[in-house]
Amino acid sequence: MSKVFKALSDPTRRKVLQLLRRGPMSAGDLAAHFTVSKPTMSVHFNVLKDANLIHAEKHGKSISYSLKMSVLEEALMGFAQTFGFEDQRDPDQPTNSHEDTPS
Amino acid sequence: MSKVFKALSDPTRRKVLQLLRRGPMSAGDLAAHFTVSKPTMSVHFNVLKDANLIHAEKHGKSISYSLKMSVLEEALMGFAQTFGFEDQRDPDQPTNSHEDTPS
DNA sequence: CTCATGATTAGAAGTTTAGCTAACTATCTA
DNA sequence: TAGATAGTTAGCTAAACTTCTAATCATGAG
Repeated sequence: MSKVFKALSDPTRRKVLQLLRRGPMSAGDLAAHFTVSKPTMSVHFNVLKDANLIHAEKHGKSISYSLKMSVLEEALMGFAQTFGFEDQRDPDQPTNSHEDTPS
Repeated sequence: MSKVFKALSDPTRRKVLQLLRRGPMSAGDLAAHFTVSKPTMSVHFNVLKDANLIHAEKHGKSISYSLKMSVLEEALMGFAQTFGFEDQRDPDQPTNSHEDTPS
């Protein structure tokens, strides 16, 4: 639990998760979206992996990272539900809030 | 956003929020639930205050802290919804999660 | 085998965090 | 006014976090 929230406390790591919503991506392709060095990205990937939020699979000489939706959902929603939060969305009004504004 | 998740990444602070679900509590009463020193708790309160998750109100010589539900809900659910998580509960089995927890 | 590519490891610098004790401020009460 | 109570501030330490460069490992191509 602490690991998940700590992982989510960094804007870079949150953006990585957002990018992985569309499907698996290689470390290099992910890193291309950021200005930090590749070793730094590697560390971020490990933090996410350590929190069990992403899965790594080696394909040839690159690594494919994929989002573990269920883990993220369980951690986030599980905690949220202890506070009684419910999903408030109108089913007729699909969301398009696809951008996380890091601060 | 980062501040909220950072605040939530510490077990002590998460427990403080859980304790505040039932209603406002003084710094001392909150601190009584933990083994760490009062100055340390004071720091934790400040982190939560800085993340806008709690509100402080001075009453006489003690301080009453209260949970800012809406801020927590917006941060948590707002982020969750960018991943398309929905409320998984069975509509025929309503929860009592919005009721006041009797103490 | 050798080279280029994708990614990690190692080591270092600077920052942040969590915790402590001691000392301080503010408020109530006798 | 003096003492007790509630919290905070100051100063410190140890550990963890973030980021970098340089070096290394692993793989596929020629």
